[in-house]
Amino acid sequence: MTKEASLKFHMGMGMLINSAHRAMTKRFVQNAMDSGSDISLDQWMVLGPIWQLGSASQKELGEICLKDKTSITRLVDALERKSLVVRIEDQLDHRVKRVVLTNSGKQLFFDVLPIMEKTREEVRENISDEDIDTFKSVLSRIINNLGDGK
Amino acid sequence: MTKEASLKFHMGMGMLINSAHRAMTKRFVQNAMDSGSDISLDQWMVLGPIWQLGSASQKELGEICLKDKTSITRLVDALERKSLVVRIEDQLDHRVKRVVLTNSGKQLFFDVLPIMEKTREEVRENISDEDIDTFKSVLSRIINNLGDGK
DNA sequence: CTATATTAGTTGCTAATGAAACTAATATTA
DNA sequence: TAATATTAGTTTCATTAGCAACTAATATAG
Repeated sequence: MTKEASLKFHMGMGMLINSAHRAMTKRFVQNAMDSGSDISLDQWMVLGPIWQLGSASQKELGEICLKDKTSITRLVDALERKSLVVRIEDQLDHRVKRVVLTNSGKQLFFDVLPIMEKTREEVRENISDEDIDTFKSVLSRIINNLGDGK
Repeated sequence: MTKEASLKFHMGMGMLINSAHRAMTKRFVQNAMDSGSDISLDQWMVLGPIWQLGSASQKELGEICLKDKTSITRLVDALERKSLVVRIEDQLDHRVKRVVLTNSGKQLFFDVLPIMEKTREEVRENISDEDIDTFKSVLSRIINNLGDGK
């Protein structure tokens, strides 16, 4: 392998994905903070499905968020510490814990929705819908090629 | 915002990027491990430019790898612990530390190169070069829109 | 019905990240 | 040249992630 080919690799996809992801996360957290909400992107991504579904088991959250159960445990821990959600033991299957939003969880959800939209627009500036579609389709195919990485 | 719109968001880019990145990282580390090399993707991404350049200051590594200086310090720490690199104080500017590969660093570099190539092929399966180009261009534009997130 | 397997979730360990405060060396400028 | 600012890198503290080993509860097989 030539040094040039190596350079090409190093400027490759992995690094770009890493960097883009970091930048998006940082911007979202910053925007939320600027408008007075203290929440990480991962915490937000868990909150949404709970709101949608009314309640969700941790397993369900893992499937929806493409995260492993350990990560979900800890995200729910963090959300519970902030009093945004509570765990409720499932009455039918005592292994299962259903996670539900508290009132302040619902409040925060609605506060942060417009922040999310704002961040999304900042991310997509100068990028056509068509390119975004291709982009998402490539991501899905990568995940498909490799398994979801959970 | 409707629940459907929310779902759309939650299946959005952020999560896909996150998941794809995690899957790629995991596959690379797994492939390396399977062939007997113990190295993380981030460590590898630092190693490459050092090999290319012969030696590199930590600042240079940060610029090339799009990582902040703290991360570089710690990655170089890890590589030094594994005896893959050494830090050498720059003779002209004593603030600067130049990082160079040891012999086992070079050895590992050449051992892992084909693993990288293999992983890259696995990632790109069923994805046309054209889509990859669009994909990378979207990533670059996102990074550009937001700053590099370092 | 009892032994075994599976499932949901948690915990301990290790690695990576980011911000801010810090040290030592070099550059600037008055 | 002396005082100040900037730069390269490190350290500290807090957060986050993944893997593997673990617990408790349910489901399955004999």
